[in-house]
Amino acid sequence: MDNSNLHNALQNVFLFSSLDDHSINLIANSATRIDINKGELLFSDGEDACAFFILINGMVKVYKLSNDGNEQILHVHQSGDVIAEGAIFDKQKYPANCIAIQQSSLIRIPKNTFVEMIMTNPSVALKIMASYSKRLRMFVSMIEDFTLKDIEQRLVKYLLKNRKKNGTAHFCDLRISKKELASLLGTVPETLSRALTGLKNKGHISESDKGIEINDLEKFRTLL
Amino acid sequence: MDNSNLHNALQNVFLFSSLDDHSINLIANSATRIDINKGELLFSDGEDACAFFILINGMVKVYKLSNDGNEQILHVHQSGDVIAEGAIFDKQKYPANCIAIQQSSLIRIPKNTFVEMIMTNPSVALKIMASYSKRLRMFVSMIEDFTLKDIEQRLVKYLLKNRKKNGTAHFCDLRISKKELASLLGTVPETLSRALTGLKNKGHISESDKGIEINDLEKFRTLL
DNA sequence: CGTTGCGTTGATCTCTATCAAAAAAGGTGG
DNA sequence: CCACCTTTTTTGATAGAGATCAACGCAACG
Repeated sequence: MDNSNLHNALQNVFLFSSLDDHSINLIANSATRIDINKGELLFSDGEDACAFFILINGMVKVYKLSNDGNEQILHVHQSGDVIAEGAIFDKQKYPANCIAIQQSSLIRIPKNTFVEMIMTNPSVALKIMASYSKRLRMFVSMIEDFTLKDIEQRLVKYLLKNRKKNGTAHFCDLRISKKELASLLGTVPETLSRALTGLKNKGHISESDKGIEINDLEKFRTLL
Repeated sequence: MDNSNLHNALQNVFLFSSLDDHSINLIANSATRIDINKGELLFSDGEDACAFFILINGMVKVYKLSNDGNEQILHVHQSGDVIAEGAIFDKQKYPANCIAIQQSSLIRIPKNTFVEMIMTNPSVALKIMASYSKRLRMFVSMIEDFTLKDIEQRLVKYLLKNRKKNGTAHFCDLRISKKELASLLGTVPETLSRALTGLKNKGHISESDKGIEINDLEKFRTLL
C-alpha cells in the first residue's frame, strides 16, 4: 500500500474522520501497513507498546494466557476496530497478546505521532475517549458476566448481542470457532457444547449450517 | 466548602495540576462539594451520568448487582481517586453502583464543564487518558484473575499488591472488611476465610490485629 | 487415505457456593 | 465497665456448576 492508499484508508477510519488533509498526511507519513496470516502474532503480553493499530480487514483476537497455558480471550476485533489504543498512554507495555485468527491487514500508527495529533486536535481526543469509555464498559460487563452469571446466561447474552434479523427470523452466525467462543465466554469447549445442546433441548434455539436460530426472541430474553 | 476552598482542593488533584488559575476557577464555579455518610449512594447503575467525581477523603465502592442480589465489587476508591470519569464520554449512563463505605467527601464536576476543559487543554486530555489506560489495565487484570486464577492466587495477588514494608516485615492491613474483600475477589466471605486459614496453615502468612504479615516474600511470590 | 484439529458426549473430580450455626467483634445505652 | 444487640467472621457439612480426562465422529487437507 503506497502513501496515497494509506491516506485513503485513514480517511475512512471513524477516529480520524474529523481531521483535515494535512493532519491525515502527518499520520499517513509515519503509519505503516501490516499484513499477517492466520496464527501470526501482532504483539504479545508485556512487549513495549510503541504503536497502536487499526484493523482494515480480517480478524484478530486479544487474549491473556495463564501460567499453565489456558487462554482467556478479551476481545475479537473486526474491520474498523481500533486495537491497543489503551496501551499507549500510561505504562508502555501491551497488557495482552494479539494474534490473527484470519488473514488480516492493519495500519500501524506510532505512539508519538498520535500523541502529537491529540495535542493539536482535541476532537480526536474526545473520540478516542469515547472509544475508551466503550471498552471500559465492555470490560465491566465481562467482569459482571464472569462473576454473576452462569455459562448459559453468558451464551444467551452473546447470542442476543450478535444476532442478525433475517426476515422474521433471528440468526446468529458465530463468526468465530466454538473453541474461541468458549474462551471468550470464560469456559472450555466441552461446557459450551453442553450449554448449546441444553438450549436446543429446551427448544430455545436450533442450529443449522447457516448458524444458530433463536426460536422465540421474547422467551429467549427472559433467560438472561 | 466555599468557592475558594474548592479552588484549593482542585489544585491538589493530579488531574488538574497542569491547569492555570483561570481554568481551575472555571471548574470550581460549576463544581460542588458532596458529603455522604457510610452506606449512602453516590450514583446507581443505569442512572444518567451528567457528572464525575473526585474523592477528597473517605472511601467508596463501585459495584454491580446480579438479578438475585449478589454483589461484585469493581473497585474500592480512596482519597485522590477520580470516579466515573469513564461514564461521561459515550453513553451517558453510569455502568455500576457507587456507595460510601466510610463517611466521604467528594467534588462533583459536571460533564459539560469537563468536556469544554478538554477542548481547550490537551494536557488534561492526556492525563485523563492515562487514567483510562490504567483502569483498562486493571479490568483486564481482573478478568484474567476471575477466569484463569483460583481464589488462593487472587488473594495472594491482592496481598502482594497492597502490602507495605514495615522495617523488614511485609504487612498488609486490609483497609476494607473481609466481606468486601471477598466481593472484590469475586467470591464469598466463607471461601475467603478458608483461603486465609489455608495460607496460615501452610505458614505463608500470620494474622494479627495489625493486619496480615507475609512471612517469606520470596516464597510467597511463587504461589502466584 | 492417514493425519490433524475441532466438536460432541460421557464419566469423574474438584473447587466453590450455599446452608447452618457457633464464635468473635463492635457498638450502644445504662 | 458491663449486659445486650447487631454485624462480621469462622467453621462444618453438603450440594452443584463446571473443569478435566478420555473416547469417538467428522471435516479439512496434504
